Amino acid sequence: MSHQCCRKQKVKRGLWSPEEDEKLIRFITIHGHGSWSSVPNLAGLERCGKSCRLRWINYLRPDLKRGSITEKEERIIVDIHRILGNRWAQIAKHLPGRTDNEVKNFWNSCIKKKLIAQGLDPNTHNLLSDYNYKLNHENNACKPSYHSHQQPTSTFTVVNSQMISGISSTDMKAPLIPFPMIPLAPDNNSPYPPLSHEFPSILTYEYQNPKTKAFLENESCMWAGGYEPIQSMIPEKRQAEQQLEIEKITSELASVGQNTDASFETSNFDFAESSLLPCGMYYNQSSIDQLAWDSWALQEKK
DNA sequence: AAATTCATCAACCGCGATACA
DNA sequence: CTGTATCGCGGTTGATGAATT
Repeated sequence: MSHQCCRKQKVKRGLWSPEEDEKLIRFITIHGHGSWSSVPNLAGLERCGKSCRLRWINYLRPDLKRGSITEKEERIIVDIHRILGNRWAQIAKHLPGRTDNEVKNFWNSCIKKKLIAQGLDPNTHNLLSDYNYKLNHENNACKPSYHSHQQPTSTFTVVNSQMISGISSTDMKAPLIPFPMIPLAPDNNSPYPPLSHEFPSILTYEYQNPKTKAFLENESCMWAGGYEPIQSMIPEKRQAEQQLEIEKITSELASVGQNTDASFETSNFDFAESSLLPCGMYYNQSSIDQLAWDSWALQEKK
């Protein structure tokens, strides 16, 4: 079925030829796209506007980044996906020069498999229930990455709080709601979403206005598979908790004669630079700003 | 060497949201 | 308010080349 915009035209489909690319680039470089539905006619292309738009956005745009996704980009995709789910366009906004299509393809062809191989559900990022079952019933079968010597190869070795506490993924309320997603506008009369300095970052909440601070002190937030008062998530306390958890895992591993390389990948994290999220996730402030806006926009829609 | 399977990713499709007449 | 056009998004398909049998 052809699109509304090109119902009456004869329309070419399939891969674009270099000649077609050249026509589209020349036209848009000179005139801009304006209305995509009129681009094919004006550019002399037998394509529908939708196809032109897609080709430009995903392939011809001059600001696109070429080459494979880097490890850093991969990590960003995974971390943001954990929060936003399959919102590819939103995720791509955090990766300059990458398109939603590229992110989606990379997710489906690469990241998904890696997560599954690590026993994680790619949708929820929680432990797969059958994987959890295996963990409990097979002594030396596959172990999560922090148990293994060969494993920590990928970027997905964030020590997941569910792994540590052994909470079954079926017990989890997935997806986790990350703390900074709670949209709090310190000024209720403000038409704008909260900015990072107003945002309930654990690091800075002491500097929030009284209203926000009161909220933070009374509200609960999901952490380690359950709800805890937010006060317990202050960095010093959380760091101490992490240390205890590391020691616990280390001694458990030692007791079954395993080399102990358990560690939080975030243990050398600089608390001064970023904000703390549940599940051992850390973001820099600009990501949080973006997430705050995204979250706020989503809330507004509902 | 040929056939088959697998992986990748560009492109398409349909749908919901938005703009506009 | 209603209908139509367009845009943008996420899910899916299918062509292509690589890997395996």
